[in-house]
Amino acid sequence: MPYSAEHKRKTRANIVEAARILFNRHGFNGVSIDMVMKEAGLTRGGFYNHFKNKEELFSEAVMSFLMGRGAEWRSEAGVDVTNLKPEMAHQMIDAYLSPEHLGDLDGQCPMIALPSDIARGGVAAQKSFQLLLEAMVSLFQANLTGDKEANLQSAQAISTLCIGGMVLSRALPDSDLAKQVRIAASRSAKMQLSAMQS
Amino acid sequence: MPYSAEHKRKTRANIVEAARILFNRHGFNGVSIDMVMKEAGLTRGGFYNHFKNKEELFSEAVMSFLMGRGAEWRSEAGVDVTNLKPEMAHQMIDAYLSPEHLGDLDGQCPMIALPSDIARGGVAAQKSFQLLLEAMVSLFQANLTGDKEANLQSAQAISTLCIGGMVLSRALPDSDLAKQVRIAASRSAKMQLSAMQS
DNA sequence: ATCTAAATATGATAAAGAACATTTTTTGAG
DNA sequence: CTCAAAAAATGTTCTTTATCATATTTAGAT
Repeated sequence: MPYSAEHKRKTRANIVEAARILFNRHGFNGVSIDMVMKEAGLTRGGFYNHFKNKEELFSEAVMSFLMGRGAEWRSEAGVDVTNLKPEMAHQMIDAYLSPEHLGDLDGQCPMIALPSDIARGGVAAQKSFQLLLEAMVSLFQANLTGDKEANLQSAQAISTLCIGGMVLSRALPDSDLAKQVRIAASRSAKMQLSAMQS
Repeated sequence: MPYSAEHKRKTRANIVEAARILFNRHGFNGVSIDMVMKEAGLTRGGFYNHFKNKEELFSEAVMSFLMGRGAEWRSEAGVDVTNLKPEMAHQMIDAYLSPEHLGDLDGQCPMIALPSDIARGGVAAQKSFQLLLEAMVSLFQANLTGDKEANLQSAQAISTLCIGGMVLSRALPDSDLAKQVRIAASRSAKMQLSAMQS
């Protein structure tokens, strides 16, 4: 029995990571199996040993952000899930709506890069999207001090401002307006925040 | 000289309208020239008599929403640009984030359906996007009573909540969560509103 | 060392699509 | 009624792509 199970797992993970980056940049239809496999240092033949089809890969690539690149992202932003602090929500908003995040086409959150692709895609990708959104909402929710139900609503609104602000910023031609929108979203999100942290 | 200029204008407008609907549903890459022309009751040959290429059509299709389907949409929502009333902003928020709008795949606002396609597309489509966004922001801004600069920021935040809420709702699998997000976005937008209308 | 099953590479197919060249149809001017 | 130019239809090319079938390579168990 050649190739350890370990090896297969690693190869598969490499394919998913290559796919995540390429999908982030070019969208579902802008990426071919050939591109993904080449990026992973393989050829297209082996793809179907790992995945049923392109949609399954897409769904996994989106989901992989949560524990992969997204975890790095959180720690860079100073977000520690095991040690909640009131100022963490502020930091998350600033980092999510930052120019650095806007410029990071490869490493950005897939909720910014791919919402249209996911809306038109299969239900598997939509479930991956839901995982990411719920993780984000939970982080904000954990940093609010009101009652749980009200916190959930506020956390959802704050998440909407963060993601929405970035989505709009991306769709605008490079200009002041794109920056203005991120600032307006950030300010509004922080107002929501302080309204619930008093 | 056959075919009146009038006739050409109309044909062109028909192509753009067919394209708007198809792009809304399937995205830039999901639509072929053949599909568009067939939907318009024509064949693919004549396309290049009207447009330089597919990107030009895309940009025009996005822009066409403003004065076309979008104008109908505004009047259905009870929004009269020539007769501003304080309650109009409320109506817009409710209509934009409504389940009806969510279900209207053909007639929806392209800012909801196509932000990812536009972000990856050429600058022409991004300029069309900017037109739509600025129109929306202006409508909200005109219904606020603070100073102009603060109104602009609030109007941008409210627009972000409306568009962002719908984008997220679309990307989620059919579920309560999609509805919750729209409600949270609506509530937050109205809070912003009343904070500026006092 | 050898064998074997898993992993990967190569080859092939069939379909779709953007762009354009050429032919056919249409209609208003004379 | 005729004709010419604009518009639309048809034909064609070249490329890309998802998927699968077959061949080759790999490495661990014997």
